[in-house]
Amino acid sequence: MSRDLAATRALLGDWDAVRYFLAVAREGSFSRAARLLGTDQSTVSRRIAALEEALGRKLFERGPRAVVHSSFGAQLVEAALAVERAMLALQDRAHASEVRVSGRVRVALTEGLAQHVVAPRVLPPLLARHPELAIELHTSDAAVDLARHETDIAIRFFRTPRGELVGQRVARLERALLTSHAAKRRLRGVAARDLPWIAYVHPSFVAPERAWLDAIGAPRATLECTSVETQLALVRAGLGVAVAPRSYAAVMPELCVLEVAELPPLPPLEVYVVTRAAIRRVPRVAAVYEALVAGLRALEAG
Amino acid sequence: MSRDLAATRALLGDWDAVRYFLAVAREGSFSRAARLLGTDQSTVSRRIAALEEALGRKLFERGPRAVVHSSFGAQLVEAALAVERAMLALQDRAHASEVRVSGRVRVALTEGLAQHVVAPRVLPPLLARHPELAIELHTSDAAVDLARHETDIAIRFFRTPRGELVGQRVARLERALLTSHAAKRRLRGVAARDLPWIAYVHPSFVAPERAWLDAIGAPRATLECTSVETQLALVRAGLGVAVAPRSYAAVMPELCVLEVAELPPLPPLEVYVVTRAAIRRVPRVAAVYEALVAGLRALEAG
DNA sequence: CTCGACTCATGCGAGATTGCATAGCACGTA
DNA sequence: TACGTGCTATGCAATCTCGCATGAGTCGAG
Repeated sequence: MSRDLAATRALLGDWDAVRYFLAVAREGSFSRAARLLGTDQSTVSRRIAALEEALGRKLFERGPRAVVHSSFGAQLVEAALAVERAMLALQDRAHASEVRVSGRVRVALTEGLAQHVVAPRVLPPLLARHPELAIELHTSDAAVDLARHETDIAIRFFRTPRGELVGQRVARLERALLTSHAAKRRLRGVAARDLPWIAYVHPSFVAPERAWLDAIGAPRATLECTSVETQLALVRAGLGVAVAPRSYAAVMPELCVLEVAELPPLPPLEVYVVTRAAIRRVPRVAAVYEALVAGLRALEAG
Repeated sequence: MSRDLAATRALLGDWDAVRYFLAVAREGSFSRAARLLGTDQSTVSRRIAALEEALGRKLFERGPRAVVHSSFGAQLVEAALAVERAMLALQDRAHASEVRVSGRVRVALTEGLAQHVVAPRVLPPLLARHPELAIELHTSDAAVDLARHETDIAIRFFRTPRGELVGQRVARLERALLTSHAAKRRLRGVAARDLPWIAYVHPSFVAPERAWLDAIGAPRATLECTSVETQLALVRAGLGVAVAPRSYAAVMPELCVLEVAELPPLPPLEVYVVTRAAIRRVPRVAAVYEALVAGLRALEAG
């Protein structure tokens, strides 16, 4: 009796429990959920246990490798997601009336853009004008979820589907063959298919450059890596040639363009800046957004 | 900087804060909100302060008599209500798969029905069959909000608008003139308009009985009260005659029916049992609902 | 004016919650 | 088989939060 009385109170009485439930449901493990929530696994374990106690039923089946929702838990996921959506909307609403350019803005982008464009060119003037901004650059390779508020602004290389996201193309970067100065001298006159290619391969999909290399008949395995930064490091070390935006040669002095005649056209790299419509006009976000757009547009110019 | 970093985390990081915010927004005072939340005023004060700190703006203007949302707070109320709706839906979802007739069921009803019908007739057999039920009888005069989950089942005297509520009429109680045995002897032969009427007046609207009394030309101020219980107590004390369900004479031995010829017909009292559709089939609720329906139907019969 | 009723803010001690460290367990690999 | 890695559950100490009690303030009635 008192257990069930506690039940209703516990659910109504601790809305935060839903956040824990959802994190575990998403991550499939107390430990990973704890990392996501920025807390300890023991806390997650105890709070889920408390929630189960309150509901009188198990939400997750504990396995040695992961936890999985019980059928009961599965029924609640959808409703919990609805709570989260309402919560995120509330958060947007809270930010909507901010007036000062102050506070945290998270930007998701690649290592290359972060190190060679945003850090040296965009941030100094932006922070000078708005010293209360706190910029977080997230260069994780994992796709960050803009819609789920995992970041505020994203720089992407693909067109964004319309919806609650807004954005624009800020640059169409012509690609060229980049190499080191030493290698350039060494490789003068070598046929395209015989160049020591250093290719970037994406872990999950085939990058357009790879298709282009196939088209010109370049062999598969010269040097391949899954990180653009490593790719350029290999190039800087004089180990070969890579397909990359031509303007990288301008921002990285160790690199230069290798001109090779009669090659099929390289598709340009399109750069998009994207954010959520709900926060696009928040001063804090707008300032960063516009600085990014301007900085990346300049990249295209030269 | 760290303040605004804390900001986002605090809102996303403590969903329970919304519950406090909403309670204060509804009640217009930290103290009343604390009573609503079943906690202390100091806790509400501190948690609202923490939330404001996190958001970097004041949510409420503190006045000596009450607090009132700032314009910022007002903007958030709607979004917070959406969170609450999602939360209530989640709760329904959690109860939907209960299988045992066990736990708390709240019933909102009048004092009269609670004392003279539900307590003596409905609950004994119900609790005998389902000993794990925990029934809460709420006899507050204030209208309880079924839709906001303030109660599980309500017994009302008016038809319920369709929507998320379901219910049925369980009795149409013929009304009669009730009085005490002593008064009955004394009042034999007195004309209707000259009887010592004891009227029930609702604080906010005109009860149908009052209109009927006007129709027969009864004077306004004999004895009036705002509680049916008090009204019947006055009748039991031999102070007069009241319009009440005829069957009350059967359940209260001190009362008897005073037959007076040639009176306009009294509108019957219609009794409805109402609950929310989402919990109607939850075993715990269904058991109580059906017991109430049966018990109140029997009231009509005799 | 003075009092009483009511509000919110805050100091303080009890108690609940947290994070760390550990134990126990299952699985895949050498 | 033995080991390493990942997981969850739990004991324990430090910390944080809560509720009580109090103080300061405002409003309205007598």
